[in-house]
Amino acid sequence: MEFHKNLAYEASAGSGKTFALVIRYISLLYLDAKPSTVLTLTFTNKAANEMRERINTVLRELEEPNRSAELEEIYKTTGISKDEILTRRLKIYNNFLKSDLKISTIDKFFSQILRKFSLNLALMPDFQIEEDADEEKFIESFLRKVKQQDKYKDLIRFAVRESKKLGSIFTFLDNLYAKDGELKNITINESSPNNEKEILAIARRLEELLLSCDELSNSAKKSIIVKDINDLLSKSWIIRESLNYRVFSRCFTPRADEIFEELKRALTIYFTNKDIYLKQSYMELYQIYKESKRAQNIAQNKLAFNDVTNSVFELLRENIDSEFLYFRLDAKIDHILIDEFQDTNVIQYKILEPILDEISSGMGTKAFKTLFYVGDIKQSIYRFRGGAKELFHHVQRDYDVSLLALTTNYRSYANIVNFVNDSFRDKITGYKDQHFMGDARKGFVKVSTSEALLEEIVENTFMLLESGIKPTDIAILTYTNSDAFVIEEALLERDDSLKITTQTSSKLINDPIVSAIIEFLKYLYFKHALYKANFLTALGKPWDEKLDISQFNRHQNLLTLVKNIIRHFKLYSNNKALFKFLELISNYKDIEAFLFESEELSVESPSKKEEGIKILTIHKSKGLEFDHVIVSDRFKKKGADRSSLIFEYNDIELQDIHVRIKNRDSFDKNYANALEAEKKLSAEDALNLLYVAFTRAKESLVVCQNEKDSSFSVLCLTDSEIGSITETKTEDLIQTIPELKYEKIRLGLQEEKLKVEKSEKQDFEAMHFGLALHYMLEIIESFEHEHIKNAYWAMKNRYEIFLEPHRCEEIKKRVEGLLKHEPFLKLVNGKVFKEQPISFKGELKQLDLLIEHEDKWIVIDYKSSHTRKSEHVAQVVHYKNAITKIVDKDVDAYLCYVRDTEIELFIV
DNA sequence: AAAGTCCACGTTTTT
DNA sequence: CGTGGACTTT
Repeated sequence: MEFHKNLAYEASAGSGKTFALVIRYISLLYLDAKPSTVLTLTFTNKAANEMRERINTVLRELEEPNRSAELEEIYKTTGISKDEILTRRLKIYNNFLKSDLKISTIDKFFSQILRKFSLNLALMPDFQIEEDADEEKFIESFLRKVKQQDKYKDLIRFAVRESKKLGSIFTFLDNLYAKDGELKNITINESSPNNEKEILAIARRLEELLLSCDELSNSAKKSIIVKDINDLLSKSWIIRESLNYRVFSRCFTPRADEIFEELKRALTIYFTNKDIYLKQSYMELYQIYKESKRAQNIAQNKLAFNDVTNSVFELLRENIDSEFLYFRLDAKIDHILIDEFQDTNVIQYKILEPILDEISSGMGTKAFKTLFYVGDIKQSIYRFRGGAKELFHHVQRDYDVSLLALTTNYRSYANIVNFVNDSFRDKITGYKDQHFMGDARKGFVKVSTSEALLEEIVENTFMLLESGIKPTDIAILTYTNSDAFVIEEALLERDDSLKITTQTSSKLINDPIVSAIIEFLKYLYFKHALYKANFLTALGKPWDEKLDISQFNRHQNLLTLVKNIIRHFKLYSNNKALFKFLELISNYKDIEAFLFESEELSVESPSKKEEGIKILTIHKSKGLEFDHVIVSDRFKKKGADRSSLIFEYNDIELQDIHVRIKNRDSFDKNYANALEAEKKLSAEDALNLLYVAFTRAKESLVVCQNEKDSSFSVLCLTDSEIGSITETKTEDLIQTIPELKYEKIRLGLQEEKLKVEKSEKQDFEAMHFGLALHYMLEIIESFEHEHIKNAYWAMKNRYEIFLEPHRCEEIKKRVEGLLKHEPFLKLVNGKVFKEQPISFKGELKQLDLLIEHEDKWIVIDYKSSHTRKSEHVAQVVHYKNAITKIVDKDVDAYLCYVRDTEIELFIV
């Protein structure tokens, strides 16, 4: 069999998509690709972890009989004999293990790129990724900027005239921002002269004509009298083809329709003008919106996913040569594997385009470069987020990709596969029937229609439970998160001993052992005694116990390091969170990479996830499978589509943007077409969502639909039961994990404690004193006397276990002294950043105080010691140099000794 | 009985 | 903003 350099799989649900990816990846390794040159992009973190895990397992177990299927496929793909494959296995496996793997989600991949170039965007490299960071502050700064640019009145006039609230203006701008990189193609036409008066004049003529007829009915009279343009647009006759219908029938003349036609032509111009006017107004605001967004990102050192993608795109388009950009990723990318390609959005694709070009330009030459992607356009459900299923075939055409279809469903039993085929065959265009494996009688499908949806779901859940199915094997899929909550409540009401897991469960970081390890890593890296204390107390040890870290090398491979930590402190437990954590950190090279990109710590802890009935939204269920699935209809009817913008695409290129205005489709053909296309695509997404829901089930599928307004109504399902519920499987795949011992941590004897030298104890007190002082200065809202009280309480609350009360008082006094120190107050009179982490030349620094003034920046480092020390000066000089490089402006650096008797502030 | 008008209602999904 | 039920008009 020939090896396809460019290959795509159309992989229907359950058809072994991950299997195909794993085979492709390993085959590449056998064809001498270096692991670090194989970029593998997935949609979720979970999928990325699973990929890595599967590749690892297959490589490890390739010799074993249960991996014969994989061996066979690798042989078929590469043409390398099985003997040779097995001979080379160990070498390839070892090489894989020690390589810097590039298997991640597409968003994480982009954030890694951005971190390498963050200084180009005036961002610190350790920016956080956080959605909706402080909305209020953003609106505030937006309005401030609007005012600065003297556009405040315009904004208000615009809002009043269009009766738009600030919120809806923002929604509009947000929608534009989501497509920021695609807006370049869009030009806004010149508008024609305002024709409102003309329209009203025509309406008057129509009114006169009809009123002159004596037989006109009362309601007809009422509706033909027009007050103003908005009144006119609210008339129900305005969207008719002709006025020759019942209401006006007694008085209708062809002349009436002539005037009506004239009115419609004028309205077409009116709507076009309005569209242009709105877009122009918004575009002006949009520039300000983007400026404030950037300013906020920089100030808070936080970016949303959108910001990351847009910034990388901008980097690529405007600032940086793509070759250079990808060059900085440490290794060249020769191979690319993309999972769930139908959910990739256009901007993401355009960022990847240079890599694809590079790969395909190497075709036909000796260079070994390949492209591979899998996906299923039937499962594209992320259009609302910009996902463009059109990409699937677009890339196939552009890069001459061979397309293969995976059509056997290895997941679901026969009855379910048949049911899915029957349900979607005529509904999804180009649907191909899936084949099933195994016994044709197996599998259970039930469709149940009811007036009382909630009770129906509860009934069916208990029906499954009573036939011996374990709660863990049941999943209930819903449309919305709130639906999930309603079902959970109802199930618990029936039986409050039920175990149920909804998606918002505990996070990995909440696990005590995991969080202790993280504190230890922080201590190792930042050397801050606070982290040491946190670590010790997390283990139940006295916070001031001695901790020898000399044997830990922070430059070591992270996984090895953590394993050493676990061994040394005897942190063994049979806790699943710890295993999950180990799996997670294997993604990171070293401490630095981990601490700087630890968004993943919010990954849900698995311990809770594996218990009880799972209730989750269909969107969340994507890529998962469950033995028994109940799909729930909507509890509330779907709201109208209120998105203010209609984006018109031609294949993957944004063609035009239309502003949604009620009834506009009756007067503007282009708009009507765009609206039509939009509705069609939404309907396809809704249908795909059902396909995703139905194909999650392995053994049984129960569909509970509303009698009225069912979301499933497109499928025309009728109540039925097919097959019978399969007995709970007896096979026990649960491997006996050797019980790991959890050894209680020795708390240390009194005598040992007393042995701690006195001087060391004093040092410790001094250190905490310094920390507490820094802390109080960090959290004080601003450098004004009135804020001292709150900062003092916060500091005391945190440090009183370490410090005597009089020492806390002393800190307060010192801070009071500082806030009376005029030279200091003068310096901080600017834009203040506190405790900014900054990475410079591979070192991490924490700046006490960074102030932006118009002409320069100022760095201030607080010290609490009595004497000046030369090492302090050296440190601050270092900060100064670092900041100068970053901000490219003059920087003054100061040392500020905050003592009880005096404040000493001097420039270095 | 059909057509027109008025009013209340709901307003995701997520890396 | 669009939908569907209730009420009104022809």
